[in-house]
Amino acid sequence: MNQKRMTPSAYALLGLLDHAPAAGYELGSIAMRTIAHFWPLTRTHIYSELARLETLGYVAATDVVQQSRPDKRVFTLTPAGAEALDEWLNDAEAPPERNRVPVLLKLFFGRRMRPDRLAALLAGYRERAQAERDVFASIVDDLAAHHPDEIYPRITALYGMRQLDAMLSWLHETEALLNPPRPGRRQ
Amino acid sequence: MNQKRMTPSAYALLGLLDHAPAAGYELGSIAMRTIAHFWPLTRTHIYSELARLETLGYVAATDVVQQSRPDKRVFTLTPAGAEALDEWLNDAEAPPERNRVPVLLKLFFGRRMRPDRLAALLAGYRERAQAERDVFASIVDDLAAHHPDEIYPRITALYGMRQLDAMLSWLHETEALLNPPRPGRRQ
DNA sequence: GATGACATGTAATTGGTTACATGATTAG
DNA sequence: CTAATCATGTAACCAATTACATGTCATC
Repeated sequence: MNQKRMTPSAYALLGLLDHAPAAGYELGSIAMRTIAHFWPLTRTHIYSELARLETLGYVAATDVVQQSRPDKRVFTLTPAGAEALDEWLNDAEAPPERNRVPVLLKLFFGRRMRPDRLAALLAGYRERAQAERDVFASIVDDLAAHHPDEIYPRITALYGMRQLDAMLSWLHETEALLNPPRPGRRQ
Repeated sequence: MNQKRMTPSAYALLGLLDHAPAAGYELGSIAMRTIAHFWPLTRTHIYSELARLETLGYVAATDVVQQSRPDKRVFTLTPAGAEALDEWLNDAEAPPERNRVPVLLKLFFGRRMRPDRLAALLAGYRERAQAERDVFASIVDDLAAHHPDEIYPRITALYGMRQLDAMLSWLHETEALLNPPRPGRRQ
């Protein structure tokens, strides 16, 4: 593994540590409830990434002894780490995104699917999307109500909500298109 | 590499070959202009995947000698391959999607960004999204006009268009939120 | 004494991209 | 003669996930 190469995941950790020092385990929980919906990080990934960031001098660890819980290593963003974070943030490069949407892959070959299975696929997907949409909506509401100053987290949650709204209306459009209104007397 | 394991990419190739036999190179071009926007495949990936599908007996190759072009190996979907494809298509499982949206990662830490750089990031992103949206729109129109029977490809293109529409309105919303209207006399 | 939250990590594997290597043929 | 398209592949690398391993402490 290249020691120098900085991935978006590495910057994500620097960004989270900029908010407050934290141990690997804590970062896992934080990442889960803040950035996971647009940048998932697993715990093991976080641990190995932190080790790399430490050798780069971007974070520094201090052992914290706890009496009521297992001891932990708390990481702090170093000045060098803060500089690297700023450089990345202020660089307006936008690497080409490659989105993978598994459900579209199946749908693309829908001609070959059994109609009932196709309908089930879309219905199941719609239900999930609706549930997720509601979660985003409640997060947005909660942030607006209780953390009105935290505008950026709210914006990213709003993104999720808007995307799912679009997804849902597309799903309705698609289902209507595939299940045409029952033919009347003229066909 | 596990010989048995079938990835969505492998099924994608089976699906494309179901439409018509093709060589690896051709599949690359076809994939590029059909499924790339929701399931990108590189040429090298296609070649190695085809080799695996061949050992599985899901595709069969025949050498085709060409006089005006380099010879090629044309792959055909076998009955076993068609069966595997059907099984996958008619299985309504929906694996959890993990979306990675790099621009949101930066935006999440927007508090730390220079306002002008943040504005530039969003403006650049908006321009790209608009251009992509227009491409999808023209594809949808073209398919509706010239291939009205190819409903599934049109639906997937429509998905791209709707998602980008949502993205664009979210971007406008976000830009308005971050660049509040110039204060009047009361502030 | 079982379960679950807290805590850290290693090793193997996966699914895929990038870089490299080679060569035929056609169009400008 | 040069560039572009057609054609096939190997090797190296990469980011990340999954499976595995170990252990503390608090609560039920």
